[in-house]
Amino acid sequence: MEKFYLTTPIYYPSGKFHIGTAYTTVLANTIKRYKKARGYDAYLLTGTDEHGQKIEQVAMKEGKTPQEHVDKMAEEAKKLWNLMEIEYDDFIRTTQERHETVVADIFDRLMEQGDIYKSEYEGWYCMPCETYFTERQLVDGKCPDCGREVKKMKEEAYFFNMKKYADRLIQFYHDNPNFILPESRKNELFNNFLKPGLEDLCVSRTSFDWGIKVKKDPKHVIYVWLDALTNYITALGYGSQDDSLMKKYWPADLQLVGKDIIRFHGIYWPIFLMALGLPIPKQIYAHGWIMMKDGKMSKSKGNVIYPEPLIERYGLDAFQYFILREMSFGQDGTFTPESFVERFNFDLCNDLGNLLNRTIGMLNKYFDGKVEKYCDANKELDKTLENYAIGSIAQVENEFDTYYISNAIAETWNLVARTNKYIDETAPWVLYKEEKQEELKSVMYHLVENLRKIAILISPYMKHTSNRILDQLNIPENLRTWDTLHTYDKIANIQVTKTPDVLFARLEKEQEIEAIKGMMK
RNA sequence: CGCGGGGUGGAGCAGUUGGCAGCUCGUCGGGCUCAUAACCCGAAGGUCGUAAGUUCGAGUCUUACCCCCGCAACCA
Repeated sequence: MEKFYLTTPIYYPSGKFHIGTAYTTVLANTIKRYKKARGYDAYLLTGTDEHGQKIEQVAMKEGKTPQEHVDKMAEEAKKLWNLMEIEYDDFIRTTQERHETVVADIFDRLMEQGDIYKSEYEGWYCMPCETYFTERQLVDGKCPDCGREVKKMKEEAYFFNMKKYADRLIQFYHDNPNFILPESRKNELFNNFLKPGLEDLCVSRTSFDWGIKVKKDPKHVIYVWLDALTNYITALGYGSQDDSLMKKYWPADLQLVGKDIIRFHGIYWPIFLMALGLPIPKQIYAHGWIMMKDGKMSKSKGNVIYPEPLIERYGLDAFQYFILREMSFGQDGTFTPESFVERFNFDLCNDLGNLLNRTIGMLNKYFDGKVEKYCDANKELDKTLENYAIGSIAQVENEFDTYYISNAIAETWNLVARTNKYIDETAPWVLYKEEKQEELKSVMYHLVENLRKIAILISPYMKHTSNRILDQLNIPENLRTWDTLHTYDKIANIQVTKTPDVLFARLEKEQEIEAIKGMMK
């Protein structure tokens, strides 16, 4: 079986995870389920990045030790992924021993290889915040956090010699034009960082304590990216006694990241891997952000939306449908209460839910809920519909394969709309009155068959709805798999439910918009 | 001359190798009655930010300019 190793970033648990974090994870989970459905041995890694000064500070504010804080946050993350039914295969925490010991070894080795050298880090330091800032980060020459004076300070630090690998990385970009998706992000990195010449990266600090100690110089703590990025291989047992997973799954087939951290994944990460003599991931995909009407989500604007209340009120499937549908490939998308409610009503209730409902209603009325076997008595109309479905499925697969998830969803809804249209074209109620049994049977068969296909097509991101459709139609287990999408005539002797269950109940628009607004903080 | 993204009918967006400008919502008109007042059809509505260029042909390529957003190296 072909493997597919997929990763999310490890999230920084300084605060509660918002809808953006959820989006990355939903996207990853959807791709994993799709790959699994297509017969891959798909392995999904997620986790938390638990070191650093900010964690130290947040913990202190809460009157906790950093360890207590991250323990709690890791639990909350798992709770959320549980609620969202994320099928991750491993959850790595950078405070786990399996990670820390290996990272310390890696640092050691890179130092011996001469890739890491000792020098001085210089920056603008805010004493009360105990934090360095770059010139750019300063606001009117003052600390961006507290607004107080900053001082230019130096401290001893270790640096990674990026320059040494810059040419190899440029060559790698050249040889692997699809390494970074979308292409615009690659150009951005290339023009901004590679072309002007890479600067060396600071990989240790002495100004705080919460991190992995440098073995040979323990007053230094290994600083962020060398610690964080390596999670993708330490989770597979790289550098440990048992590296069978590493052998099996590395290099990663797809690494999902937000556009904000593409630089670290597109430049430093491949260089670290080169230094370690390891293969570079096949693809890194930088997705956009979920924006709010008034721009970026931020607590100060009070426009932050969290996944839990949305899921609780509208269900997991609707939540996932919305965020995946609204985010175009690599682009930002917008969340508004209005668009959420509208998509819910139009797409889920009217188009999909109602299609199932009317189909079951007619089947019960005309044939006591029975579908016997395939037939195509309405020659032209049936064949046209069948061909449309076949084309649609191919298109959805193509969009999934290239990670254009929202296009895959849009195409699936085209099939929904086409199936609704087929009902009008064939007018089953007329066939019934005129007692055209064969034609009527054929219509019913095609409706059930298309619904079956639709249910399978949505299964990567709407598992519950998928099952509810298949259950109400009583589709046997062996006709619920992705490969059966390519058949049209296999349904035989099924009995659909007598008591159809509404998939999505229409929302009262104004009321729900208010409800969602109330969820924003 | 920093870099990237965006600027497409009233609103929100597609448009992945240049070939009659699409989708959803809204508006107007019609059809249907199986269905969650849902579904289907038709119409109005765009000089695809501006200007020029390449081409038989450009939303799609080139150049200049304008507006919005983000990034700008160690904050994840």
